[in-house]
Amino acid sequence: MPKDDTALAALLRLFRATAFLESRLSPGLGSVHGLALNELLFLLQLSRAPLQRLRRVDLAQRLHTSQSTITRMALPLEKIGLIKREADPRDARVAYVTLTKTGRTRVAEAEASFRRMAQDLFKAGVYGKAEGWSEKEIAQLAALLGRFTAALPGDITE
Amino acid sequence: MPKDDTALAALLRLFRATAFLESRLSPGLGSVHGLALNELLFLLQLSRAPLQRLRRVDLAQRLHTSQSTITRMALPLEKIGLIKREADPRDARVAYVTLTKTGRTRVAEAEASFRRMAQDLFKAGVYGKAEGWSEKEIAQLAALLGRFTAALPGDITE
DNA sequence: AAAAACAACTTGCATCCGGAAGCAGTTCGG
DNA sequence: CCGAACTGCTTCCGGATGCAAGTTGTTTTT
Repeated sequence: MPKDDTALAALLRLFRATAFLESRLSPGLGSVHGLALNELLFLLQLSRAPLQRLRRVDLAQRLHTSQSTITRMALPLEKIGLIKREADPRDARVAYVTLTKTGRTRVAEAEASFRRMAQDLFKAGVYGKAEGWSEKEIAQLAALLGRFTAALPGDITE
Repeated sequence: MPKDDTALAALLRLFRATAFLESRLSPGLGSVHGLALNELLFLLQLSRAPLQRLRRVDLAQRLHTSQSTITRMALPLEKIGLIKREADPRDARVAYVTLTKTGRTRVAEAEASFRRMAQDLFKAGVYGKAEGWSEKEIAQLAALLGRFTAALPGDITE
């Protein structure tokens, strides 16, 4: 690969790493708390929002997904009581998605599980070989990745 | 966010950056050469493979997807003549996916477009502000991301 | 060498997703 | 004010995907 293809290589590796990590983390995550990765990200956004609630359109923007996806994802989450629908007294169009008390508990548990999975991933490496990451390297990765979406709302790592 | 949550933050930002970049790059890519991002990654794997061909099961592993997805993705690509099906004389079960001459041309063009998009992305930044990346930073990001899948076959950036 | 285990691929089914269209409500321009 | 443009949300439709089951072919076991 030519010398000036660093940018292409970075993007290809980003997509590759994501595909790999999703296929690796999803099964374990879902089997523990019954939440898909997308659902956890959905709930995490709410847990970081003021009043633990967000308009559907804002949630869609933060997750880089469509509004119709938010509508559909919210249905089962509301059915099992993790979120609830709230109206805005000033604007009858908006339907807030609000984390319930049950939802707060559940998302805290799932987040703790996910945090352990993340730590294990960087610590032991993928195949148990000597692939451990230093704390500094992990922080570097997080910082570099953060630059892509630094100007957008919804960075829940702050 | 607690101090020892670097690993969690890195993963969350990885998924966030990917979602953002996919929604940003996909439209432009598809409109130029009629290939979705997934299809480009599909063809790129073939272009890097010896004899420009791969077993379907190996292709699935390299793309971190299922075999059935490979089967279905191959159909339209074969129909428009970018790939063809080849048999293995030693094992009648395998059906190689082979890049055609037309396919080689097309993937080279699409790769060039994608390379430019990647370079522009890092250069000008997402919003035209002073977000430019240095060559060193891009290389750092690529190196860090490469560690996740370093032990797996299919790193086409080498 | 026959049977069992295994491997590569395809197909059916259920799920998930984005875009367009439709609906209800709000804001803007005359 | 009142209609037009806009906004937030939902529904419909087509496409993409993973998993499990089925088919065909190969390897292993006894």
